[in-house]
Amino acid sequence: MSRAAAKLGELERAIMEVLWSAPTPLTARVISDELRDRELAKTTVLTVLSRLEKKGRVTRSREDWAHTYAATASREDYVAELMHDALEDASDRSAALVRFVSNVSPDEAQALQSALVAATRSKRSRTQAGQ
Amino acid sequence: MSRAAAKLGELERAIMEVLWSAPTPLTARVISDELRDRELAKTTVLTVLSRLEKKGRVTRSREDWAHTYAATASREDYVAELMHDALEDASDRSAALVRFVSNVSPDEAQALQSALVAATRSKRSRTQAGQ
DNA sequence: AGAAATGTCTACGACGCGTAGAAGATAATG
DNA sequence: CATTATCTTCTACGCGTCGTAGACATTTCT
Repeated sequence: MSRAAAKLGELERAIMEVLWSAPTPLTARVISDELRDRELAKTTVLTVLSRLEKKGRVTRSREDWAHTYAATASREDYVAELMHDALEDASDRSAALVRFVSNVSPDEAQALQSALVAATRSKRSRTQAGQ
Repeated sequence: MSRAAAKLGELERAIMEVLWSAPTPLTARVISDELRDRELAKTTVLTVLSRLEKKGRVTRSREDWAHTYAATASREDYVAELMHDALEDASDRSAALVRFVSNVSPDEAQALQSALVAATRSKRSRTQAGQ
């Protein structure tokens, strides 16, 4: 069973944001530059990156000499994961979903609706493939 | 805007569970009894209850001499709140919702569907009331 | 009054996270 | 090759949160 998604701290989040908005893996150097307004020591970034790796949020790979880091999941996947984690805490999931839905904006409701239709369709085709 | 829901710790959660499953406000005494397997000191429960009150998760009211505690929101409301908090972190909410929906179980998808319909209907009637 | 129950205050230890220095490993450069 | 600039790993401190509870005050019951 998927354990609770390790929550991220402020800096951890900031770093993930950088990774999420990058099309390709980044080096600590670049990430550090991207956060230059925080005036962080390079090692600070490295430390946080290791923690993120330990949490399974980023993957490291050695390119030339320096490592490059990349998010293991998109920001949206991360958010969806958090939402699921939250939902799992409900005794009555349906009720929780009702509460949740009753507070989404119209656009979001629309998005949900489409997503539902799409998901249902793909799930059905996956399940009844060939029939 | 609703600030990030103060996350609850393990014991805090356990206590909230007790409160959530009680139809009426409880005294620390009763809560403590309910958690007797943990062998907690009475003061421990009291301390956590104060913290929960500070976080706005429970309300206290003096009945006789002892206080009675009650959850300020249902478990489902709490879960829905967490879900919204998570969703707010998404840059692309619709995309996040799509990811979320693509992982819910069929029953949940069903619940979501009904919830959506209901929410849409009530919102419409609220918006166009009298027209 | 004395005991039992309840509440407030204070605190300690563990853990997570922001933060970074010390020191080792490797590449670049004169 | 020796020096220097990078990059990495290890270790650690300070603070905030949480589980936990004792000390002490207050109130009630008998």
